[in-house]
Amino acid sequence: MDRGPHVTLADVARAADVSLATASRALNGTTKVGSDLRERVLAAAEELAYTPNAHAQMLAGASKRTVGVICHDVSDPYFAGVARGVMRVADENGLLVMLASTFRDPQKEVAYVSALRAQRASAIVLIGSGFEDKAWERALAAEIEPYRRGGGQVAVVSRHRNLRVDSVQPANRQGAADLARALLELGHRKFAVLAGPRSLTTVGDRLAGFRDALADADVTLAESDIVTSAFTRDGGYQAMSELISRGLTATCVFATTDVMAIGALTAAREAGLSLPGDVSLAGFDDIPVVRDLTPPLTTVALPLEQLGERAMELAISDNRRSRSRVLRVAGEVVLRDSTAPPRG
Amino acid sequence: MDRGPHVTLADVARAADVSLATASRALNGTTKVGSDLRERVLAAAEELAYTPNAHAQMLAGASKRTVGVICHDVSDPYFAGVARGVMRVADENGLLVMLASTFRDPQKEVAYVSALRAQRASAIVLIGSGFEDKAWERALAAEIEPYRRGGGQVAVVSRHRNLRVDSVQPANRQGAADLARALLELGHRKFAVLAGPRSLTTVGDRLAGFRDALADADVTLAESDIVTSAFTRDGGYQAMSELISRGLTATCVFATTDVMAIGALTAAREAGLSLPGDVSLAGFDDIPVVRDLTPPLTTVALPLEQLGERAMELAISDNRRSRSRVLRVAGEVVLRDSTAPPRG
DNA sequence: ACTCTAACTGAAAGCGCATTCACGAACTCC
DNA sequence: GGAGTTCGTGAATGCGCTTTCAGTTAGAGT
Repeated sequence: MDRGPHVTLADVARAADVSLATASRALNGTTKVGSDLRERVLAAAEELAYTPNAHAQMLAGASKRTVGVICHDVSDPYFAGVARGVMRVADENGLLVMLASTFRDPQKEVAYVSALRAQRASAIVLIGSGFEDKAWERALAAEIEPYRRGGGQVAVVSRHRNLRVDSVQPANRQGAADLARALLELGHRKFAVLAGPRSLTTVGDRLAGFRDALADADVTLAESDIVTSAFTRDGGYQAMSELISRGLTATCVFATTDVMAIGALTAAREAGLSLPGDVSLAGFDDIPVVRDLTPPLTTVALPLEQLGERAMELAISDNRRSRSRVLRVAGEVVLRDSTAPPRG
Repeated sequence: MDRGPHVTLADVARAADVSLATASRALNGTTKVGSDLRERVLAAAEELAYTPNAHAQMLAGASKRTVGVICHDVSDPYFAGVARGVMRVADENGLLVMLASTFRDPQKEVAYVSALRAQRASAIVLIGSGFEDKAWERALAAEIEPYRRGGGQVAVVSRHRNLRVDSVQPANRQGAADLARALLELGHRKFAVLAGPRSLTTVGDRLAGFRDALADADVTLAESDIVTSAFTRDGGYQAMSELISRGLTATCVFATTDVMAIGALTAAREAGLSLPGDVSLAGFDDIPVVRDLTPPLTTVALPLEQLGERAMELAISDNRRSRSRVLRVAGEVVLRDSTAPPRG
């Protein structure tokens, strides 16, 4: 029970009375090794509770079996769902997943990419919306590009404007448009939107899709009908509260994410509004829990895990080609009880 | 733009026309380096987009700045909350967090510990209940012990029976007992429990606390009043459905986790039961979303993030002492609208 | 029996970096 | 002004492992 550093291959080799090379080969099974020696080595390794030093292996040329996943917030069901998909595929391929959470700090995102690069992770998957921020995108690109040049694979879930990498893009625009049409069909003509930070491509796309579909039906969405807030439950709560305190004129509220819709739902309930009687509410993403709300939330269902799976698949397959691939994943409107024809 | 492997320190040194040693020193700032040379090195590094190879650094003796966190399922809000706490503290200490999800596969848990050990992570935090399974605990211990001998720090959130490591333990027993007393006080005398897998210490503890408190009030909880199911939303849904199909006699149902309670809530609603009129429902954990359910869920509030923070703090401080430390964190009953006095 | 593969095994060369050693130069101190 | 310091730098070593490369031994071929 020595407290010494770590048991090394050399220790194992010595215990088994073989050369270092033989010990390595016996453990890895890359080359034929006499069965007697192999037995001895295996026994010694077991005995000493030997675990190879992954860093040394890496340095010596073994290929990396680690992929990094960077998301904004692991405790947000959207990211958790996508991350789950990524992990499933990674797991099937014997890859270890290193999941990092930036808590929406762009600087931290860059830092994590840098760290992953330092670790020579074989792939990096970025989950989450790009910011429409040139400076930030540039800093990120400054890490991503050398990483790719060095042989790293990169895939992104969501739309990034200036990153030339493979990506899986939820059809935010189409989904929001479909949703708008469904709501119009219910008879709504007066809408309000609870939006996340406008600098996110996801928000921009969903907003654009929604607004365009309304415009096609000659319904206009004024800027004053859009309340911007944080991309969180509390953000949704605040936005909805503000809308209500202003005097709610809309018959239907669209929250750009389900998480925000959840906050909005509670805000409405606390204000004494009944759903969908007094106002209809719709979200986007179809995170699992919205089915369990009262009333269950109308939303645009995105196959979250699938998004992650596809991204991981892109990252696994060789992506050093000239053009970057884009996988578009459609969302499907799911009408539940939080929406109904407007009263009267 | 060579597609060669990676830019190395040697490349930088060559470009700056200094020795490798000087380049290293200039970059790390460990020793004084002439400002002119330092400038040259920094410029060259920038120019070449150099990122040190973390593996080489590690191998050469740098101390690891990575901690591993292993949980059952990142998409479960309970784990997400705790993980968030861990990450916050890790982040404050400049540590990188590698979060892994075992999807409740004990074998995978062992595999991840092994992998983290191979990477010489400076600490490992295990989130989640121990299994009352000797064989499994032994396999885990066989990884953990050599890891600790090698200088690794380990902390656990939850109670593990045969693991002699520092731990943060939610007061499951006390919390459940407090909850039971609160429910008794409301007037309930007939209970049912939706339990997770009985082999988990968490389930065992919560069940024991609940049952004991009932017994103190001369209320018995028969084995038939306990429905066992998976520790998930669907598990809760199924368990509640079964309870209902059997003919619900209890006036109050206790789900051993909020996640199960969510499923139970929907099952009840779909069966036409109104809460808390027809039946009261209580959960455990106080994950964020239960506040937004209708009705908001009565539960035992555990400071999830704090659990993670304490665990990380334990893991950061030197824990190679003779006795392992145990931090007990109390839960607090939060009465919301899902519980009410029994009808009549 | 003698050479010629085949099959193993050991010695040694790095992988990229931090670091210790050794060395010359610029100072400091009676 | 010669001996005793710093101070800055380069050369060289080693971290633990995989992988040539070069043996060594045994079996095959004629």
